[in-house]
Amino acid sequence: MNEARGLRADAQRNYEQLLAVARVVIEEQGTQASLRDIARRAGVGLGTLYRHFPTRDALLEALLRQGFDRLAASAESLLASAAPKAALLAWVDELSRGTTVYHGLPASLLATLHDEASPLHLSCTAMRAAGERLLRRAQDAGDVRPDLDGVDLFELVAAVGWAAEQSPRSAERRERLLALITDGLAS
Amino acid sequence: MNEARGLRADAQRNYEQLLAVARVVIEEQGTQASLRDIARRAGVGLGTLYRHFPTRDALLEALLRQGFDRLAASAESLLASAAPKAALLAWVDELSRGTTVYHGLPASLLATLHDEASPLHLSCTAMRAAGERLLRRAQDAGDVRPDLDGVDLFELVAAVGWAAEQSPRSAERRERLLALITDGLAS
DNA sequence: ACCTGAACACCGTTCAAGT
DNA sequence: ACCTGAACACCGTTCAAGT
Repeated sequence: MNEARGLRADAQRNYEQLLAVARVVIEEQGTQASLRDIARRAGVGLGTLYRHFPTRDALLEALLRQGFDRLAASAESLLASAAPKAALLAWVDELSRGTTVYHGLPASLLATLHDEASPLHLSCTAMRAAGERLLRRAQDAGDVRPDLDGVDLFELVAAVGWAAEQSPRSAERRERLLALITDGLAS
Repeated sequence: MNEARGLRADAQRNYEQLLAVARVVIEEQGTQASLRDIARRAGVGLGTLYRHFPTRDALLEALLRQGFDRLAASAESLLASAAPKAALLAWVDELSRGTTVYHGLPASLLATLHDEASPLHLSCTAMRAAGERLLRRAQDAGDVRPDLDGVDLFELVAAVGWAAEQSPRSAERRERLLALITDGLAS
C-alpha cells in the first residue's frame, strides 16, 4: 500500500481510484479492457491514467503483483509440509485457479515470463523458482518425470488456462485438462 | 476453386484477389490482421471485402477449409496403415504443425470447435471425428488412456500451439510441450 | 449486380494548455 | 506537480451514391 508514497494528495487519490476501478473493469472485460473506459469510470482524464500507468502492462502489474507474491509464499509453505507430490499438485492447482481471475491472464503470465523487461518479470520468476523447488522435491521422491522443469510446468498450466477460457464450460474444462496433464507428468 | 461460380467477371476477380492477398497478410500479421489493410493491398474498396466476406470468420474459413479437409483425409489414410499408436502420433503431429500456419490459429480452431454457427464448424467436427477414429484404435490397442476423447485431444493440441506462439522460441517449445502431452497420454 | 469510400463510433497514445 | 481533454492515426462496420 506504499506504492503511491510521496504523491500529492490528489494524485494519490487518483492512483487508488484508478486501481480500484481497473480491477472491476478488467474483471468484467478481461485484460484487453478499454483504458478510456477505465479512466472514464474512475472520473479521471485519460492522461492521468497514462501518467500513473504508462503502459497497459504497468496497470496489470499493479493488479497482479500481490497474487504472484502470494503464490510464491504458498509454495514456500507447502515445501515444509505434506507429501512431495501432494504439495506440488496443490500448488499447481492454486496456480491454475489463479489464472482464471481475469480473462486473458494466461497470456499475461507467459508474456511476463518471457519478457525480461516487464515490470512483473522479477515477481514472476521468483514465483516460478518457488514452484520449481516444489517440483524438484517431487522429482527427487520419484513422483514426477525428472526432465520436467519450471518453464515446462508454467507453460502447460498457462496453456490449460487459456484453452479453458476458449470454452463455454471454462471451469469444467480447466479441471479436466489440468488432470490430464498432471496425470501424464507422473513417473 | 468453384466457390466463386456464378459471379460477374469483375466480382470473381476481386474474390480471388482478396483471398490471395488475405493469405499473405494473415501470414504476416496473424488472424487479427487489419481488414482495411487487406482490402487496400488487394486494390479493392473496403465494402467489397465485406460483400464477399461478411465477417472475419468467413474470410478465415475460406483460408482454412482446405487444410481442415486435408487433415481429415490424412486421418482416414493413416487409419489403414501403420501401428495404431504411431498412426495417432503422426496425425497429432500433423495437426499441431497445422496450427502454426497463422499466428492466432489455435484460437480460431477452438472457436470453430465450440461455435456451432461457425461456417467452419462442420469441416472442423469432421476432422475431429476422423482423428477420433485414430484415437479409438490406439485406445483399443491399449496404447492410450481409455478415457480420452477427441475434444480433450483437440483442446490439448490447440493449447500447446497457443503456448508456443507466446514464446520467443515457438518451434522448439511446441515440440517440447507436445512431447510432454503425448507421453503423458500413454497408458 | 457489384463497387466505392465517406461516415460513424470506437480504439491507444501524445501533448499543449490549464491549475 | 499534476490534471485535462482535444488531436492524431488508427480500427471495424455500415450504407448512400455511383457504374
